[in-house]
Amino acid sequence: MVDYDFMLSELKRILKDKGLKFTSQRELILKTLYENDGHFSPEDIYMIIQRENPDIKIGIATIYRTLALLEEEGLADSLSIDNGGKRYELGLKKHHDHFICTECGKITEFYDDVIEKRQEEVAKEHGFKMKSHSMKIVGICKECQDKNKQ
Amino acid sequence: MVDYDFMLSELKRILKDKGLKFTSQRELILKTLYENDGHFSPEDIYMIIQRENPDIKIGIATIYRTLALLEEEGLADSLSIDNGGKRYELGLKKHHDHFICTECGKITEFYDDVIEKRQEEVAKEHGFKMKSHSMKIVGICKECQDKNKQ
DNA sequence: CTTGATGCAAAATATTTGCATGCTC
DNA sequence: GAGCATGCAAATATTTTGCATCAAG
Repeated sequence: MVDYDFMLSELKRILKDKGLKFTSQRELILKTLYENDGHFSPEDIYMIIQRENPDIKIGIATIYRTLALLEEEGLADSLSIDNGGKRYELGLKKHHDHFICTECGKITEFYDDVIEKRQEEVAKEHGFKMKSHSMKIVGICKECQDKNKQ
Repeated sequence: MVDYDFMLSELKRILKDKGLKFTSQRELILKTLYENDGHFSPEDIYMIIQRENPDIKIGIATIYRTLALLEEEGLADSLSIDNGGKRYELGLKKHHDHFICTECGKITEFYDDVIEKRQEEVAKEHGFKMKSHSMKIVGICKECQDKNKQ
């Protein structure tokens, strides 16, 4: 797993390159994504930050603006969920796809080489210049299936 | 391609089964999806209906409610786009995935057997009970690439 | 000290809901 | 006639934007 110091220096480098400023809010949002494993809405992140840093003042608009910036620079990835809203996770991780459980809402990750390779081939076959791809498998996770059986 | 009469009778059957009513609005929305090939927002559908049926009065809420019903029953499928909003298309078509062009916004469909099979295997391997899956390949379509070269 | 960043509130979007009335069955 | 469906408007939910002020470089 990529370490935090690397991500932080990446953030600093990118900001410098673009003539933007390194702020405590931007650092905090990156750190929050780093320290919390999961797929969060901007609102989630807002609440985590408020809970863990009662002394710091941050606005929801900053969360939205920063997440968009992080995503654009690859430091965060987003996933659109059916019931409105995007979920964000740390970027620079190995590419992966998601299982989404319709019962508990849990999102888990998986990676499959066959699918990855085939996606590239399919894009090429159609003359489509792929920039990114995402796959979601929606259904019921193992835990919920077991729970249902009881 | 599935024919309209079949879809209409399916709609009638489903409504009857659930004790719901067959209304002109529900028929019109299904017909609109059938006759217009594409991936439409609820607002798009609302406008198409108003344009093509200036005499008929329909509310946007009915569009949302009906699309949700059609989707739940498999007569429509939806796709969440990055910039907010869902897009709907006719259901009961052969399953397929989507290319989304970031330049012109066009959504095109493709089907690949290797990917389909592998998705099922991957879900099984993870003990995940798959109900549906979707894949999006985001990038630049052939037409836009050609346009850029000129 | 210049310029971008932030917080706040208002605006813009997108979607859902309550309710009186209308239409199916 | 009973009960679901509809249109409308108001309510939510989500995201974006304008702007005065703050702070990084």
